[in-house]
Amino acid sequence: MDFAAAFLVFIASMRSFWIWALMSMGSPVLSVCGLDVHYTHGGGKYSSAAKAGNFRIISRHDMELNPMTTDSTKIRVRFAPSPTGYLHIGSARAALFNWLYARHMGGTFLLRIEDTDLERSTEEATQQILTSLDWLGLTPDEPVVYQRQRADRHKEYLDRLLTEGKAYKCYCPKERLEELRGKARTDGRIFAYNRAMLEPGEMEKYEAAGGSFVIRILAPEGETTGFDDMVYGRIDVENANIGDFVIARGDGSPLYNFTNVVDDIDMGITHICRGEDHVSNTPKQMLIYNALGATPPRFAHLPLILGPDKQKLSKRHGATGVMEFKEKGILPQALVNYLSLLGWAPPEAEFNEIMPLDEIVSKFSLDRVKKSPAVFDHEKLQWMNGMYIREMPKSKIYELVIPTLKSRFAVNSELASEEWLHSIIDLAIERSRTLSDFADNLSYFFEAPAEYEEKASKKFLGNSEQISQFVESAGVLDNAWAATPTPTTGPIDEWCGAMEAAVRTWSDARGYKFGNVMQPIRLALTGRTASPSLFHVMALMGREEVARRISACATRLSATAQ
RNA sequence: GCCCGGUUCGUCUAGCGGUUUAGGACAUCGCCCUCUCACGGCGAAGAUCACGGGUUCGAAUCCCGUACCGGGUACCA
Repeated sequence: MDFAAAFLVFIASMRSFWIWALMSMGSPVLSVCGLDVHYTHGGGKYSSAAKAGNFRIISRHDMELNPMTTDSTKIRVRFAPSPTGYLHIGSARAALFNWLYARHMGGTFLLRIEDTDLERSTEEATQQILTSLDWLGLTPDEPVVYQRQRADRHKEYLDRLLTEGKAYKCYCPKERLEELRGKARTDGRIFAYNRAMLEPGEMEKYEAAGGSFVIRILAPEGETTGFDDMVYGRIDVENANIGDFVIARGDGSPLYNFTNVVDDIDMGITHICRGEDHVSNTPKQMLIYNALGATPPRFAHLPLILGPDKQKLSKRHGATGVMEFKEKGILPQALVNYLSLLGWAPPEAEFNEIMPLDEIVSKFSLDRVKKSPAVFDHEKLQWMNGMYIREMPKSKIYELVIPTLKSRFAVNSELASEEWLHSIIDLAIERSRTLSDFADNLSYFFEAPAEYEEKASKKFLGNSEQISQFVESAGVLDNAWAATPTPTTGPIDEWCGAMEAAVRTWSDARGYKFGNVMQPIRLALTGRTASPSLFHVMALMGREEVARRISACATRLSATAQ
């Protein structure tokens, strides 16, 4: 090994390293890196490297906030569902991202119901969508637009394209179309119809025969149509791969791509944010904007939401309708927070995932949206929901939970005062991740245990010795209770402490482990091995009921014990 | 088939050519707290950054190819 030569190679390799090191030392040489450096007066966010001076590196991430290129007051976005079913969680996220973008930019959020497909659209679905959005808090800033009511405008624009020769009536029969389609496929080409595909005079022949026709837009030949997607970047498609697609049926009823564009133009939409499944529709729509001489909006496509098997999220993955989440006891704030983090994340490397809405709004930006699809994780939603429950004012929790208890159990209003209900709910707050968990966690307050967890009853009350110990502990408990009655008002912590001390003194004297004394009692009162602090449970259950359950348990288990 | 995309721990993600032995969160496991569970606290494990080339002194980061996955390919939206 020649060390001198090796050393020279090392020095040479370090040359560029020193150039890099020099460049990182100060902004005056930033331009050497080939970065665009712009001078601004303030506003927007600055990259940390340029923050100190008045220089600002324009990167993909802060383009949108550049006050010189965007007039934020003019932003208008819309959510445009078709009312063919309930509001899907994926659509809800699209609605949310539109709403967030509008709020962030100080713009306007609109809702348009695309009900032109008379066969599939229903009034019921429309109402469902409206209530779902309302529940999520995504209410539009202007009256809802119903596409069906805009037929006159669609016709107007259609006629204009026809008279200007930018669209034409196509009499080509379906069979001929199929033939062409089949040929393209065997040739290994995409099928994109273009009337020049027909033999000379063929169209005239079909027209003379008086067949039905459709209206197709004319895709200028030899050109490329594309757009700059705010999420995916530049997407270009050759017109030859788009073809003269149908924009209206023969009876004049317009199709999706056409109505969509016409309505967006009339509504003054500046940014379209929708699912990734619309990417391939976008060049078609660009063609329509161009034909109509309208300035197209900016597009931002959102990656899809998948199920655990990485397939598009659907019914068989469990809940997909927004209202199903409500029924399962998910809070809208939690769902919104969770959804906002599917495919988007704020700029900080480490951030608190539990974010109040206004924080999400202030941090939100479309160009931080990811390109790849995300798997919907019910576990994480549940965790987040639990966090929201624990942060919520108690009065609000009572308001939401009491109806669920009343619907599930026979809640006798004489025995179960509001105050009592509040107290038992308090015990379940940190043990519940959804609103429906409360009823599960508190069921034993309403129904005496029908059975006892088998494994635990064998372990703690499996023989006569254990049972007699249990009965004895119950006696100690009842005596202590007689000596210190449960306070009828105010906090019960002190009472719990006194009761615990009494039981502990006894179990210590007998050399029993406290836990082994408490578990049988827990089993007797709740039927389970897990519950809130037992003395709190007893205080709220009442001395008589506690005694009743203990003796019922002892009786039943001694029958089976050895 | 063809067109258009995507690919970082099991999952959601950070990452914008050197500060990365790839950071955080959920889930998992362990410890502490403790009458059990939960909450909370502490900690562990978990990603050869899909693969193969290239550019560069230096690549998870830029370019090309391959594989796999997805979307689209309608007189649906």
